[in-house]
Amino acid sequence: MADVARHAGVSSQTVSRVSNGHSNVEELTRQRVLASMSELGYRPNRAARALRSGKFRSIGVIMFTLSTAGNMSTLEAIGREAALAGYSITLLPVVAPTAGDVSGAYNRLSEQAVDGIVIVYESHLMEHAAFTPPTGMPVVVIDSNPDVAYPVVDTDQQQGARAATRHLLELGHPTVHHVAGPANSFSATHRAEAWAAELGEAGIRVPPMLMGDWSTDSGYRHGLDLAQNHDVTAIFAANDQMALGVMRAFHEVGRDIPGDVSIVGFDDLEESSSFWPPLTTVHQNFAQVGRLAVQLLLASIDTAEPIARSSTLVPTTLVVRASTALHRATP
Amino acid sequence: MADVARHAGVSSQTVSRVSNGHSNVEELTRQRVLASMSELGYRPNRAARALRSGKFRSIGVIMFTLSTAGNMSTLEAIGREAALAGYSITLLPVVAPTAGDVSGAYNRLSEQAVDGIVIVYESHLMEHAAFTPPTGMPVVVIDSNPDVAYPVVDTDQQQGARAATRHLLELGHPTVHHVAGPANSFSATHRAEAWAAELGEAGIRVPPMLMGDWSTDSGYRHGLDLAQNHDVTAIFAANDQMALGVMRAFHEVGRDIPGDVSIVGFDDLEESSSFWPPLTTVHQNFAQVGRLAVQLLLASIDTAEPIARSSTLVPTTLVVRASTALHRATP
DNA sequence: CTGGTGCATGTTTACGTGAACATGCTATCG
DNA sequence: CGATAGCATGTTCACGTAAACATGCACCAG
Repeated sequence: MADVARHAGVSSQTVSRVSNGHSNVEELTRQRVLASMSELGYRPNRAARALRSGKFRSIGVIMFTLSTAGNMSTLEAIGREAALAGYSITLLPVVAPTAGDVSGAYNRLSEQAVDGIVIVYESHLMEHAAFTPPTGMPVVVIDSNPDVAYPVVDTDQQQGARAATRHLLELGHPTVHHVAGPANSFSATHRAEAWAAELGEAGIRVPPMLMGDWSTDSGYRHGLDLAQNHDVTAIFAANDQMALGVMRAFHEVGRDIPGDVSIVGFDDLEESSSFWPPLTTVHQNFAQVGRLAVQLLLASIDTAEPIARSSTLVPTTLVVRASTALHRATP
Repeated sequence: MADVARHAGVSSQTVSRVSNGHSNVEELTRQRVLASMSELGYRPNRAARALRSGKFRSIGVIMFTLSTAGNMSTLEAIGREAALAGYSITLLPVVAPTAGDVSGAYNRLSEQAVDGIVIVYESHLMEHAAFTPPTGMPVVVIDSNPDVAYPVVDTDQQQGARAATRHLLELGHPTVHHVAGPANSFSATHRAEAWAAELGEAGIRVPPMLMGDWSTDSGYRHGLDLAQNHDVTAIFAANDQMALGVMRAFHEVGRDIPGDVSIVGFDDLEESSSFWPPLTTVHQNFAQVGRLAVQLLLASIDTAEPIARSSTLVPTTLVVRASTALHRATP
């Protein structure tokens, strides 16, 4: 900066003013400074800026894994929204979801150069992590667990799961079977609860729940079991990948979808509309979730006020495709 | 830091030494300082550290989009490898792939607090971006275009596409049709070239190529065309999503896979093994690509020496599943 | 017993920036 | 015509850290 100032024949403070777009600089001087800047290839030093201002213009994101479609879409939305406000994203993937590792990640993150943190919880494991973000550091959580000490934004899991279940009941199916996500996931738990509640309210006995781990393989394994039982005519899988696995199992044993069995997923992956048959599923608005989380966070960063503990639920949409059909009473 | 020093009755320099794990501090003093640190809730200030040391311990990643499975896996691998070395990832997603936007992203990135940059090119668009990374800033590119001024790491597209094509020829198919990726993608171009070359070397006339845009929908549209033509018995799609779209089209018109037509994809998504039928595809080792890129980058950061212009190709593996079968001569 | 050696610790300083305050010039008004 | 306001620009300083150098003490060899 000093070099630029010397080169342009001004003080370094004037260079700073030009660099930050302050108004009280004469146009001629501004031009001269800008010329010197580009001639000398001047780049403002982020570290010094951050040190002086106390702001890094970056948002930290902590996620268990990037390899689920939902997390990816969320991350993209977070990044987009942050970019609009001139913030970048600092990413700290937690490699192995062990308690020790998580707290390690947290600790590292808490020292990171970020102005705020978005945490995408995915399981109860995160709860027990010894995480103490620096005092005054804004935090927003994307998760289904309302018992968090921070504001929460999430998809309305209950509403989505109820819509899926109701759709199948309305097609005349006597009951709906559920392939759930893992026990340590709040989303999975909420979806399963809503499924059971919807059945209960319709006066239907709740069939035993099958628990998977979100993977297509786990869906496939449970699908093979379900396909044995010819009383099964409607299945709600807690995500599209497991729904895909279930469909594969039914294909293999030669039972027709949706002729013999109707299947609904959850997520609405880009591919889901091209599965065979195209999958009826619950569309999650990941973009909206990410956007809201960042907006909440940025508001808190700007005002320097702590965010009120709140819970925002983003509604889902049921997308009806070809994997569900009216129940055909078997003779 | 001064507070900690006062509280522990030492100088701030000693606190700094403890904080950085230097060896020449007496054990007793170290304990005292550590106690004071945790009592006062001391957190080292990254900005000041970066300002003093000139290192941010962060790697910048620039990507067009996060929403392709490949980019996501690559990003995850980059993050993992960086984390092992104590580096975090600063992400700058390019929202809209317009020329203006790209250069904006670049410029912003070049001012970011990063020690090095990994660029994941995805199309020719990136070429024209006016990108001048700060002098001395290490850059590694993940792309198929060797004409870049930086070291390049990528999947061996040619080898993979040749393996896919050869596999179909070895099954006895008279020729192989190709649903390619978009023209502005180097990977797509290389895959298409390799497909044509493999056919050419086998003395087979190269059928017209169908160009998609990576999406399942584009695969579906081309699939509907291909399904009309009963001479088509083998299709190589440039990615799994388009392969999925093609399969959907063939299902819809009632042509059997792999009985009537064999299909091969490229990528090996997690879901591909559960498609119906499970998809034969070319497995890309995204993790290895990301890992190598980071290793190259970190080596350059550590030694402060520019990276030699180089080109590293990571081999693929053909995963044979149920979507391909021996050619059945139609009577 | 003395000069030197090695180690723990303290003191000084600079990294690049921008807020706060200071300066000096010009325009305006009573 | 002089006082004063307003604006462009300059000067000083502190943000938190760690390298470089300085100090002081204990121990050891000659």
